[in-house]
Order: sequence, then structure tokens, then C-alpha cells
Amino acid sequence: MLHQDILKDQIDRESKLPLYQQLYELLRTKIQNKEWGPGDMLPTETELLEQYQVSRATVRQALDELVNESLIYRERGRGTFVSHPTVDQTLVRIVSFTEDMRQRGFKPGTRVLFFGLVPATQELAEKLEVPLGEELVRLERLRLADGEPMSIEESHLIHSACPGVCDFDYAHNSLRETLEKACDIRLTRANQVIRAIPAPDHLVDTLSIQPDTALLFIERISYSQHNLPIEFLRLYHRGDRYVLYNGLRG
Amino acid sequence: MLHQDILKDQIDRESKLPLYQQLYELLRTKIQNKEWGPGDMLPTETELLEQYQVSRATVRQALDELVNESLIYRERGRGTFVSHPTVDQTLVRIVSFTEDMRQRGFKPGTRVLFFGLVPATQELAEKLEVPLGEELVRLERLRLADGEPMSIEESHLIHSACPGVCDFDYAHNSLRETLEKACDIRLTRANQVIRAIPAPDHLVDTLSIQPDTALLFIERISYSQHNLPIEFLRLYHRGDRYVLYNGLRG
DNA sequence: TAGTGGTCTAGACCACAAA
DNA sequence: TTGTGGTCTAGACCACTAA
Repeated sequence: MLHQDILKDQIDRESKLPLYQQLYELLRTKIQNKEWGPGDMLPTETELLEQYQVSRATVRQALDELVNESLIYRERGRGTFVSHPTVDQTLVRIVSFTEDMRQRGFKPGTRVLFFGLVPATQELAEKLEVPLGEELVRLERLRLADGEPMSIEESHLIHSACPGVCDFDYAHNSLRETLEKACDIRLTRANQVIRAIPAPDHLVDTLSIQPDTALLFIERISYSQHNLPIEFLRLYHRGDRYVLYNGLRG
Repeated sequence: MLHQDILKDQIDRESKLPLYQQLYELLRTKIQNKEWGPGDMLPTETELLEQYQVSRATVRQALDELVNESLIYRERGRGTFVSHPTVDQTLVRIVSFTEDMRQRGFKPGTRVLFFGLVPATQELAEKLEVPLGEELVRLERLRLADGEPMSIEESHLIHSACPGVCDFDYAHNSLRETLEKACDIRLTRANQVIRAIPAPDHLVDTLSIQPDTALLFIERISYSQHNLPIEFLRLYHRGDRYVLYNGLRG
């Protein structure tokens, strides 16, 4: 979908993109830009079909996608509303640490441990699908919850894909927001592996933990809207403070 | 949906259940009963609307649900097919250990460590929403992969909800299948908490691990089709052998 | 070329919530 | 009673796959 259409808040009948996907993008953008906040009611289906000049089925198809992603929920007889973020989104959506901590009732904090350029090792090169030695941005942050260490985040970005990222300070800026605003890169999907590991010796002091503590260790590859790998992330969560929630179907 | 309708493979126009949900149930049942196996093509949408005498939109709505649950996938111009199980379903669907191990390429095995009746402790009573002291079925199993210990499963069931379960041997029977066949109880959804913990001393020998190994510890409450809690499950997975995979959206 | 799923329309009636 | 979302119909045309 063209940037101008999002700005114009209009559906392009000439576009190759299906109408419902265009409408989905428009609504999704408004939600993520906080034009509508959690709990706010969206326009009714009738209002949407009039405003965007599509059929009700098309409106509902767009809304269905948003419901599936838990960005909105519907209540029969009342209306359609923006969802309140919940902790169990951590295993479904890419959630920033800051957002995650707020949902858990903690005050988030950050300390940058390392920020610089490094060459891709064998492992990183494979995960990010780049040649060995490719220039990567490495950002290592200690994450705090209510002032106490909670997690260590070890991020690796392909520098050539997001040349502007080094001009920012990630003690105060969100990496995801910077990627979006400065590099026009959106992380649209990711795959991750979750493990339980004993705390490695070199992290014990930084995380202020006993040597025998277990860590929830997550390795994640995130992909851009162009479906290219952008970031390889290692998360070391303190097992005694950080847990994951999720729901299952039968 | 009535049992007889599933047997008759028919949609009941008098039922209060929406047509698409009835169709969804019928198709889901056929898939789970392996009437159609992984990779098999479902009847085309046209065939389905003729067979069940509903409109195409209704057929698609039923299929959409199955697609959302990753039970089927569609290929434009080719047809609709039953999905192959994948390891990343472990965080989306309730998957039996046996199925899980097969997907991971292991040969599953089981040893029953304990099987009997116990009164509900404070914690169990709260999780299962029953009075303190309520009679519970406790089933403790060591799970093997390729003959080596992989996990310990500690299951607690409300005995009054599934009186027949004690008549079976769970070294060879699936708990879920028995619940369904002997008690007419389907586990339709569940909530779980995932943690990393150091291996407790009393599990070290049973799991054949070093004392400093970390475990992936999962606590799960499963609910029946009547939306009542049925099972409280504790899973102790060896962190050095068992990992979780999943995908995220942006 | 025939058959598949993908998209879209313009209706209709219903169940539920709130005033 | 009014307005909301929930369900359903009977069409239509398109893009893609495979023969």
C-alpha cells in the first residue's frame, strides 16, 4: 500500500492490493499511531462501509484480520473496540520490552552495555543470511524492571539495511520505532526459539543473580516488510522474575 | 453440536448453532479422526456447498476457522489441504507428548511414576476451582525420547468430572484420547505459564541430568468443551533437550 | 481450457445491548 | 425502540494451477 494512501486515508481502487487489505492497513496504522487508544470504539461497520465505499463483507474481512491479531475485539450490540495489551501477547506479537514491562506492572529501565559495529560470525551470518564478516550493528542492553535487572538483550542488525540506526541513543529510543522512522523498516514477523539454560558465568553479575539461577533464553530472527532478515536477537531473561503466558486451543 | 449430527455428517438447520460452526465441527472431526490425513485435499468449496446445502460464504467461513487454527491450508488454483503438524504448534495447540516427539523426530516413550487419587491442596484447588480436599486423579509420567528421559508430566484431574479415567493404563493410552472416548470430555482450550527453573534435586535422578541443568517448566490449566477446568498439568522439560519454537507478528 | 481458491457486491434477517 | 455486530444468501469476476 502506498504511503500517500495511508496519509490520504483512502482506498485506491486501481491498486493491485485487495480492498480489504488496504482497509486493514489503514485501520491498523490508526491503531498503532494511537489515533484510537485501547478501549476506544472504532467506527461502526456501517460507518466504515460508507466512509470507504466498500461492501460490508469487505469491511468485515478487514476487521476479521485485526480480530485475529487481537488488535481489536467485537461486542455484539455494542460495537468494535481497540484491545488492551495483555501479557500473553509476548508469544504472539513482537512486543517492545518497554511495553511488555508496563503490561506486567513494572517500571521499565535500560542501560546500554555495548553499541558498535562488528563483523558477522559464522552463526550470525547464517541466521541473517549474509556473507561471513558482513558489517553488523551490535546493541547490548541491560533491561531493568522497577530498577532491578530483568533481562539482557543482545541485538544484531544488518548495517547496510538500516544505515541510519547508529545516529541514535538506545538508552532512550526504541529500536523498533527508530527502524521504522529513520529507515522505513517495519518488523512484520519473526521466528524464535525458547530455551531454559543455566545462567552463564559472565552474565551473573550484570543480572545480579545467584550462579545457579536459570534463564529463559530466546533467540529471535526478525524480518522486514520485504521479507528479509533484519535483526538477530538474543534475550536472556531472569528465570526468577520473567515468565511467559499463553493460551492454547484444543 | 449434537453427536448424532456429527455421525450423520449433516447440518441441522433447526440448531441454534450457526451453520458455519456446525460445518467447522464436521470438518474438524474428520481431520482429527484421520479421515483425511496430512497433505490430503479436502473437497472443493463448490463440492462442500453442494454437499451441505449452504452458500459459499458459509463454507469459506468454516474453512477460515480451520485455516486460522492451522489445521488446513489453501493453495489458490490447487485446492484446500490438511496441514502437516509442525513443532511450532506446541505453543498454539494442545499437542500430546507423543505427537510432539514424533514431530521433533524422536521416538516417544513413557513410564508411569505415580497413578492414584489425592486430595486437592490449596494450590490445586484454586487452579481447578474446586473445594480444598476435592478428590483428584494424579498421574505422574516420565516421558522418554529415543529412550532417554526428556520430560516429567504431572497431571491432576478432577475425579468427579471424569470418573472412568482410572480404569486405563497410561503407559500405553493417551490421556486426552481417553478423556474424549471414556468421559466425553474434550480439552478445547488451556492457559499456561512458562518458566525457566534450576532442576529441583528430587528430579535430577529421574531425568538423568546434572544438578545444574535448567528446566523449562510449564504449568497448564486445561478446560473442557463446557468451559470448566479439568486438568492442572506441570511439565518439567529438560532444558538441554527440549526447546520451544514459535512465530511472531509485527 | 477447466477448475481451483481469492475477492467483492447488495442485499436480508437475526440476537443482543443500551437507552 | 434503535443501533450494533452475527449470520447467511446468490450471485459475480478475477488470478492462478494444471492438464
